[in-house]
Amino acid sequence: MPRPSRESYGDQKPPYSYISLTAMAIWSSPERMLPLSEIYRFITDRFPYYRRNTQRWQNSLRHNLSFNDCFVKVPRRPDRPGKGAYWTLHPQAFDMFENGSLLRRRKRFKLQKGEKDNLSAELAALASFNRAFLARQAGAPPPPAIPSASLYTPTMCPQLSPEPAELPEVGGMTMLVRERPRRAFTIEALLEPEPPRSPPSPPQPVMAMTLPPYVMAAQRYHAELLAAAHALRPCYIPHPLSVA
DNA sequence: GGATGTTTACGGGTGT
DNA sequence: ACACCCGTAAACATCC
Repeated sequence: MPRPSRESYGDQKPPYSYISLTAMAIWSSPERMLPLSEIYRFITDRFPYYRRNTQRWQNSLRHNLSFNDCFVKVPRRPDRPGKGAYWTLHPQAFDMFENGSLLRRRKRFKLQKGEKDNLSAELAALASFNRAFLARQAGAPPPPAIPSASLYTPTMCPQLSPEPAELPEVGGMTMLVRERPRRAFTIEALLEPEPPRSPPSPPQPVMAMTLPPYVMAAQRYHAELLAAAHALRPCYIPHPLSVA
């Protein structure tokens, strides 16, 4: 059976739920997080069906983002101004589709009350960094009690050490991991064990400045998401979509 | 004002 | 049959 191209659905509705499509979009991005407008763009670029009735499906998609705990809203970094927050996948949500169906999940991903509270607290701390950063940029007097690094204690991935080894440090400056996925963009392909890498490419610096606490916290947060994703080894069955 | 985000409600479909 | 996931609509709030 020939492998259908990503455009092969034409004007037909692709066999993926909005949750699947959103997860694919997020996972296709270098930092595994996207603003809403980019999620829209990913979907309309690849699936012509979604170039029509945009009001309808975009409303549904926003509903899914807000309603499902598997999607986490990350406050926008102050050095990346723009509209809306970034959306990412909760690290514990990667086995949602382990029955192989991208249309209907095995089970809804639901955080427990405590987990939800912890996550909210972390993101509130991140937003607080954001406000403090912006206030300082604007020349305002220093805001009260900016949370220190020790106060920013991520709890999303308790199995991880507070300082992920994957986060490179060069010359005292933390860098963002800016690697594009090397594998085909399918849910199952992306979540397979990492293929042997050769040779390792040096990380690309994205900021030539001393990073403020907010950015460092955000980067640690992002690195944990990536590390948690790589640590998981779920079992998926193949599906035809290939989005390079 | 438009984009983004939250919440509630409801009917259809699917898995067990 | 029942539980629950999914898609859709809609009202409303918030943000840029």
